[in-house]
Amino acid sequence: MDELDTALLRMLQNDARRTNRDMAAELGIAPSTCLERIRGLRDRGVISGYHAEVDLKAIDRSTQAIISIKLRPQAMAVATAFQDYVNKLPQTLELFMVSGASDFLAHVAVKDTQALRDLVLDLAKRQEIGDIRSSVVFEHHRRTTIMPLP
Amino acid sequence: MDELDTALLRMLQNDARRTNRDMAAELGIAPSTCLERIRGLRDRGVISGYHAEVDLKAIDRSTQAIISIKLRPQAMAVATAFQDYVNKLPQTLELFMVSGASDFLAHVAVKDTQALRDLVLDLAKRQEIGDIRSSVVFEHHRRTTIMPLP
DNA sequence: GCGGCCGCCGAATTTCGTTCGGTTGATCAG
DNA sequence: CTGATCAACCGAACGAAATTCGGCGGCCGC
Repeated sequence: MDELDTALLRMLQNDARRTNRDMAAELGIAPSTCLERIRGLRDRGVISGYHAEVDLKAIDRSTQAIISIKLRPQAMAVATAFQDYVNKLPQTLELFMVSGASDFLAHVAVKDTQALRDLVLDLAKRQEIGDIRSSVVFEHHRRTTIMPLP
Repeated sequence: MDELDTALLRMLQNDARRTNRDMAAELGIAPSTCLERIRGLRDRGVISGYHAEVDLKAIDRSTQAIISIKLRPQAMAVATAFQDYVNKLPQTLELFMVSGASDFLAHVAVKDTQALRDLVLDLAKRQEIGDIRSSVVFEHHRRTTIMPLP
């Protein structure tokens, strides 16, 4: 995990489709060496995949929310099943199982607030839910360049 | 935005480094056509970028948390500056500005709970903060395949 | 029915990914 | 100090892919 690795990590997080030759040239190394390094990163599991990022606004899903869910204490045993359910909802972007006042935080994206209302009302039907409250997301920033901490 | 586009969207979100020829073959179209379609998706802003995904555990950042922050009412005017500050912290993965009980939710990843404690204590020093509480993330699932809702 | 247009195709060209043998430089045992 | 060992890097060669572009066909408007 030297500086060459971290540089490649930064480049590939910035643009996963950048050519191997291009990156090698910027780093001043041979393309074959560059390829070996990237292979190493994948083999060691540092890079777990390459993904295209879609703009939610461009696919008519401009409204985001965080839905905080607390299960009924008696339903905590089926938390995994509930987790699967929420995770499979097409509206869900990501799902956190957390400690604290809530058990789950669901980050969702829908068309508009109307659709958000429908989703929350739909979720609230579930028997295992003890409390549910939603927060509209005004702004969302996701970091694409994640690095090892010093 | 026909079924060809959605299929390409799905493929590229699943593996952004898949070859054009490969995808064209699977869809039964010419590589040149496939390339045009992908160009269209980029030009229309549907695909906003390609990113490598790094495994947090592999870079010694196994501990995740959601830090809920409420600003003092008098400090809401400087919310943007505060947002910038949190967003630039190397520990931050994503930042939500939300409605509801909290003003911000910061999704962070650090080495261990010790480092989390340090981060929270450090954040709490900020004058604009009225309330701060953190939740440890037991599980986190992010969907890589985001599609238009029906 | 007819002209124009958009999208798709396929071959040709350029660029790229990938392999592999050889070389260098560091490390370590003797 | 010296020699051997190993890992990493290089560069050329080969196969494969990206990209371009001219042309074809279907579709819509008129």
